[in-house]
Amino acid sequence: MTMSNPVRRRRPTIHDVARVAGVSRGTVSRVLQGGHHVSPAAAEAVNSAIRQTGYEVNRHARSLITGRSGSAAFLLTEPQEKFFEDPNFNVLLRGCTQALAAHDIPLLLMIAGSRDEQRRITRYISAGHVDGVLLVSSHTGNPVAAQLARADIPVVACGKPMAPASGLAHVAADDRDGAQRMVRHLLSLGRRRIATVTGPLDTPGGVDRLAGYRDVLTEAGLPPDDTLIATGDYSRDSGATATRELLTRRPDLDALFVASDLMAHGALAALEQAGRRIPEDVAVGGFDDSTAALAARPALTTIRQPWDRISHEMVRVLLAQIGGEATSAVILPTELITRESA
Amino acid sequence: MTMSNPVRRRRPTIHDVARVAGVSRGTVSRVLQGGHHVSPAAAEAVNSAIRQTGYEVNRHARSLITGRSGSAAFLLTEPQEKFFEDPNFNVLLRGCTQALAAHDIPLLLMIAGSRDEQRRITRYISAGHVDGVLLVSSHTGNPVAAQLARADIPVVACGKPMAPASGLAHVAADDRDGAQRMVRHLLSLGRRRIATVTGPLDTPGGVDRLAGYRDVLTEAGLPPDDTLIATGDYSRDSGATATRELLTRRPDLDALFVASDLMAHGALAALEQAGRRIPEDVAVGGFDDSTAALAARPALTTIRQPWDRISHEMVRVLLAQIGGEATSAVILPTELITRESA
DNA sequence: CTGAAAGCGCTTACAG
DNA sequence: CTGAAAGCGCTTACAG
Repeated sequence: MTMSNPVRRRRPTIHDVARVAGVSRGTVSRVLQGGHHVSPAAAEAVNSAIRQTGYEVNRHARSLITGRSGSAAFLLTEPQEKFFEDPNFNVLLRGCTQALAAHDIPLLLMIAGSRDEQRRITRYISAGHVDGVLLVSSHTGNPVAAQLARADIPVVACGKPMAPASGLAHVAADDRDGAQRMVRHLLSLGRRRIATVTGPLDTPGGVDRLAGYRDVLTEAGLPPDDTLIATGDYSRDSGATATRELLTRRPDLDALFVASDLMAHGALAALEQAGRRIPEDVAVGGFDDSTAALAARPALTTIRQPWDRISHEMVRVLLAQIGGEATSAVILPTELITRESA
Repeated sequence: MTMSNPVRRRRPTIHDVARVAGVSRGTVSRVLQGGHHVSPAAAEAVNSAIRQTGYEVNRHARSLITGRSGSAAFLLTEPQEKFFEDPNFNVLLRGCTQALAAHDIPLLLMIAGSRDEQRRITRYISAGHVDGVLLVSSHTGNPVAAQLARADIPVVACGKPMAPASGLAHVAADDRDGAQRMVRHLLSLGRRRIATVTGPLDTPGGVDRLAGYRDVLTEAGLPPDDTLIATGDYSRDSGATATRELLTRRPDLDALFVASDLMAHGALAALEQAGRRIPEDVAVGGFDDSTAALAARPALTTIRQPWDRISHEMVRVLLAQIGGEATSAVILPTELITRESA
């Protein structure tokens, strides 16, 4: 009953509730756990005592016994905090926070940019301070997932892992199918000299979107033509550079599929600078449907990634894994959003 | 020594460390607390045992005793998740996460959009589950800060509170001074019919930026003229609408100070639509230096809010408060960023 | 259904 | 400087 900190009132404990309800602490705890093996009368007395005292469980005490923290981490392992500047990131983070909040599970945000931070955070997580990890990293060769798996920490990644056989649970949009949709759309506009600016080809997203582009061209009987392909790194500038390169190689191109909206921004600038009208001379399609797509002039026709569903699925899969189920992969469909650029 | 969960290895405890080091658990704990009142030999033995066993403190056990959680919350109380879509938000969130990580304090992200969520989260926080709160909310009349204060939870707000006498600790950019800088810049360009699109006038930011605008005009001996003032709500559309209104009232305006970059985006579109060249006919200045400023065409001259410093100061003030210091307010200077629009 | 009791892993006066 | 011991608030077999 000591008040080590005189400023802060002592918070009611299970003991206070038990006294008010006229039952033992064990019974209070049982009610807290869901009310099994408790008589209706006792349960009612306890619930009323909880309301009366304003009792809220002390999670530290609970965690000490259960070995569960009751929290999850949102871990960003991105050397060049690129993804953090992506508007999609907000949607993803918000979605995960809310989906978890619905289960009364707080989300810890962690950023492991450097190798040093990765070591520190991996250690922290491996010590059992969180029950599971939502892993966000667009880069390949990231050791964090493997280390976490070794420590038996449930992990769900956002996006396909580079090593598909790793058994890492993940949730991703169907990149290949999305690219196919876009290129089919450009085709339906009557375009035949369709170029593409790809993402980095050491990422699954970059590879799959290029594959989708090729699929449709082949399907349409158009001969493969590498002069129509240039590679970017998802940055705005790289989109402009790659587009200028394409324009030099193929001044006759009449459509351009750019593997991200941000790069498409750069592409639009480069095309405009070269005097091309959009979409009259060159139809342009992006990928992501980020806020960059709406801000573009003209507004960008693009492929929507279902970020909202992605975040909810990530949480669902993570909770399942924490509950003991096996890891699983979820691939979600994308959607063509038609605006002005194509 | 029971293994309730056969999958997860038992993690080393302070007991294991004590055994390996050949000391008592009390001594291990003392080393963990900073090594005071411990002989060098004992400290060395303990540290070596910690390395050897891979020991990591169980924070739940520690928190149970200390009454401190060792974590902090980043609480967003925004009905229309507007701020969440603001690129500045990312910078702020990242800065806070990293500043806290430097003190080994994890950040819990919480979003209390509805009244219901606010109640739930206020209750959670008041129960002592976090040691302090970084509060982000641009809106007035938010009861959360007061409730948290009543529960003696340290709180630091981002931005000036609407009720300045509330005693709420806060960190903010100097809005009034920033607005002054911009209007002085427009003046230095030779402009004399300078209009403004304000932010919502029920927010301190909206009020202060308008005050700064007026300060400089008065200081320059220009007569006050309300036909040069229109009000927006920080959204892009409101920037366009307000600008069209100004253009109708004052077709002769030669400069425009817009109280946020996003609204400036809308203003740019409205001006262009009206056939005005920027900056030749109308010089345009924004506020924030968000990514929207760079994405604008022409690139936006604006006032940079020092988000990085803001986040670091928020954390510093919060930790001070947790450490028992009184609340304090920090106002940070802004900076004029000159680009193409003015 | 319910109470008494042990114990989770740690910190902290208290003696020595 | 250091060990033994109490206790933080909760959960969970164990009896009854």
